[in-house]
Amino acid sequence: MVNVLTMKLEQFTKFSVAERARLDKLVELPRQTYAAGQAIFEEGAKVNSVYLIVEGVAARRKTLPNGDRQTMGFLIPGDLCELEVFILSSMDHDLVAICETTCIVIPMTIVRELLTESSTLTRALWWSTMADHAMLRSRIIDQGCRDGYERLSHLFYEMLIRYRLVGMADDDSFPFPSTQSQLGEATGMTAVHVNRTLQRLRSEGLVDFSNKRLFVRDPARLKQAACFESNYLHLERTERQTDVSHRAGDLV
Amino acid sequence: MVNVLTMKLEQFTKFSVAERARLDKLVELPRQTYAAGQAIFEEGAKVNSVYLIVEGVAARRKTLPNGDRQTMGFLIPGDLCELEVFILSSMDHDLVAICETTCIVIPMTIVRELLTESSTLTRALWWSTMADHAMLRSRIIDQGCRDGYERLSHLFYEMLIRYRLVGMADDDSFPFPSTQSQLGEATGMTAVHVNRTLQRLRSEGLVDFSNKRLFVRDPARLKQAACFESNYLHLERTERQTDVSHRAGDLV
DNA sequence: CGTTGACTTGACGGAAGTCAAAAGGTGTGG
DNA sequence: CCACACCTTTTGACTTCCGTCAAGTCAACG
Repeated sequence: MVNVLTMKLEQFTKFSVAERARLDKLVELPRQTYAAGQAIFEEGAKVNSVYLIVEGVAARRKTLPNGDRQTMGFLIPGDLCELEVFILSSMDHDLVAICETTCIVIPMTIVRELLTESSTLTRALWWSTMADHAMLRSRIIDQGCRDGYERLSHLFYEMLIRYRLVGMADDDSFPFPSTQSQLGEATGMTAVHVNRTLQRLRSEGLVDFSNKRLFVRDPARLKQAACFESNYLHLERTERQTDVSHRAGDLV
Repeated sequence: MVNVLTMKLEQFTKFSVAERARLDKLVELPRQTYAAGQAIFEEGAKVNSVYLIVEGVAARRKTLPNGDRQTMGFLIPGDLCELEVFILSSMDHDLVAICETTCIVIPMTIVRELLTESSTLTRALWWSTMADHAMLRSRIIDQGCRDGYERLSHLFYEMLIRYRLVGMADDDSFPFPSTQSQLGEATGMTAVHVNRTLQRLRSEGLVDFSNKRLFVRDPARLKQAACFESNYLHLERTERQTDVSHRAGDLV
């Protein structure tokens, strides 16, 4: 099995043979599998390891006292979670598997080693969390000044980009095993309205959401419908590549 | 002048005399002052220093192609910005002074020294960025499933907590030099609707927004109106304190 | 004292929520 | 293999929060 994390980080930087080997060795670590709907972490949990999703999809979700729920983002293969475990003492939200999901569990000690051994790795991991931030900011923009149609399109296009990054969307389709209500929780709309919006997106020939997969029929028009900005994720990087690696010289 | 950054970080951890001195020495660094409305950074800028706000208020703001604007958060004295400059090559949004604002400019070299010299400092700074993340997540929740009244209350209560942290809201009032439209940009509502909501909050005796200050008349009821969760910011920490410092032993 | 920008107020319309019920899938057990 | 329960998806009718437009007030400022 190819190490999906390595694949992702290499979009951002070039690793030495040793570093690459170090990363690839992570796949030998113990794994943990969660059933659909099962919580990986619950709010308030103390987390002692970093988790790397290798299969499936998980959602960061907050349940409010009144029962409302909001999904703050989806995690797909190649995503790390709770790197911040070093600092925060407990989770302020849940992490839930939305289909059968497998994680590699990376003990704190190993993460610590990675961080001290190689500054390239440190930067790559830091970049990964920064990209996560950028996604959060972008979601705020989304919900602040876009309507449901744009929000849903945006979510879909973002997922497309992210799946491409780990080589899982070469035919412009990818797994999306969530229900329409779950889509609603992620975009701040009701299931009913998600449904109507999906119908519109389908009738316009932009996407097809069926069989727990999303089929992007027209990436270019979807991107437009989403008001998607290239490079907002700091993910769609091509020319930027050189830029970053040169900057690397400045670092610790 | 007291170092407002030290004050803030000490809510989170205890520093040694040397570390404290190191932080306090930052106040000797050169300062930069921006007029109201002036951009501190613009989207696309390459940033080479970390900025510490010591006076005034700034807004992280994104302007969309269609002219819509969204404010993703306010920065107040004691807040650091662009710690992530180590990684990302350019800003994906603007940072704008909303009144006369003064920053201490901390060159990359100094930040690098701080990070290598002391792991306590490293953790404190990391914590600071994690708290920023928590705020972003909370704003997503806010906009996803709360109405305008709750969103505005939430913003106000959050600012109260943050100003208290730096000792600037001891009488439950603090500077808020923004217009009603700017409030709208931050909460995803129109200026007209902000206005009506402010009137409601005033008539209910929760807050008063005048003279470029916010007066919180009834913190407890405001917190309730905001559906505010204690500790969501990882800021309202009292008993947690010990918890974190003990965990500190585990770190690099 | 005219101009400008912020605040206030009212009338109207539309995007999206709510409620409710039918239609379509899926898994379980008899 | 059918029947049943259960959960999603779909559809329609109604409501409401909030945006839009527009006009009017007020204070600051040159």
